[in-house]
Amino acid sequence: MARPREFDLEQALERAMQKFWAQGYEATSLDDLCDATGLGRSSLYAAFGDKRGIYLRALAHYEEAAVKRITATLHASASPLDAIRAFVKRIIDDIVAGPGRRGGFFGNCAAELARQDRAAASQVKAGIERVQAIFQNALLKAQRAGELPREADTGAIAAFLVSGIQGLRLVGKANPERKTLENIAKVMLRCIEH
Amino acid sequence: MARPREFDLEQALERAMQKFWAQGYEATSLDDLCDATGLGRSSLYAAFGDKRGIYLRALAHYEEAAVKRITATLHASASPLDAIRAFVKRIIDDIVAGPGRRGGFFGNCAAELARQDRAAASQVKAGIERVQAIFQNALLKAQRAGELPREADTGAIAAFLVSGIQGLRLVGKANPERKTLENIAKVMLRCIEH
DNA sequence: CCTGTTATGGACTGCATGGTTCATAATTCA
DNA sequence: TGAATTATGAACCATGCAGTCCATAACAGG
Repeated sequence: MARPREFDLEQALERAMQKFWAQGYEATSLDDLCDATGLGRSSLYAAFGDKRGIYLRALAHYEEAAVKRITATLHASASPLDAIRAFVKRIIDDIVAGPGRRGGFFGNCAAELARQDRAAASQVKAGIERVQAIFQNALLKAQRAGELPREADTGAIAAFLVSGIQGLRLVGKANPERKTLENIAKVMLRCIEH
Repeated sequence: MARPREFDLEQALERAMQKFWAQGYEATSLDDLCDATGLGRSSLYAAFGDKRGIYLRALAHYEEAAVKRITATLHASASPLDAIRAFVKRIIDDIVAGPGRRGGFFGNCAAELARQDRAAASQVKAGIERVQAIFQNALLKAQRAGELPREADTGAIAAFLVSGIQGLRLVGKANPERKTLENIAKVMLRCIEH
């Protein structure tokens, strides 16, 4: 029973996330966030509390989007293992092309904040575990389809793939050469070859 | 023919590096650096130019120390492959114990700066390549000793190991649980098994 | 149409930051 | 011993920062 909010909260979160993703937490100022979202400080403050609040919400927003996207990608192909291979290939393409060079938001957050910010750390941890579970589901599906040996430790392989992708993205930041990245991916993906 | 410098440049660099390593570039203030080194701003400024100059020199300092340490570690055992396994195990121990949770300096730098700071990026790239070369040497030695198949692509495996270790360290920041890390390492090290 | 309530934008605040300056101390060479 | 030179530390500066405040605008319910 008063003046209603004039902006779309989700859209603002999406734009704030993009800025944080590209620049990191410390390097992104409130003015940056105002510019990115088109909102005033008061609106941001009223909606999210403070800068850290915006970041944490942006992180959650990313998690939802990432989970959705990865789930879809890993189910896109009939063969789960092919889907995983395509997923990794896509990451390399993004790094080489440029936009992927900002890394993943989880990885960036872990690198910058995780040691100091417990809330951020546990949120990243939870996010990583969800992604890991999606990978494991794909691996289990592959197992049922006979693509992967019965005795394969799908949990460990999933954890490894997620970790390996983090490494790939990190190396890609300093060295975005396709050859190097493909070499890494080649060895990495051996864990899902028969 | 004038007043000589009163402090040890290498020691100052080492201490500055430790601070940058633990906190990152942005989050480390000049006052932090003065505290850590015990020097005044003028001395730091005269010796290194500015904050970025200190960082870049600290990065180079780290590179030398890391190259020396890794070389020694990978030659510590009679079996190069055992040395690599021990190296990874050691990283996990460090993460679980706490100090390893700050990550590696190269990785941290890549995550924070590489996209924006070309000098930092190329320095990290060069450093990573040196480390990679050390790993490759160990792998070549293993090949000569018959521990590793002749047809193994030592360059690719070396690149993969370096990348994989970055991923391990990054995941360890958000989730320093031994079990998870050992699962990752287990799959990762399969690339050098029989 | 009026009243209570909330959203908004811009101005403002105090503080920490990176960088600079300068007077002084320490040292060398003549 | 004294002139020239350089290192040092403390004070200083402008800037950018996160966070706050307030006057005003926009709405809802009566």
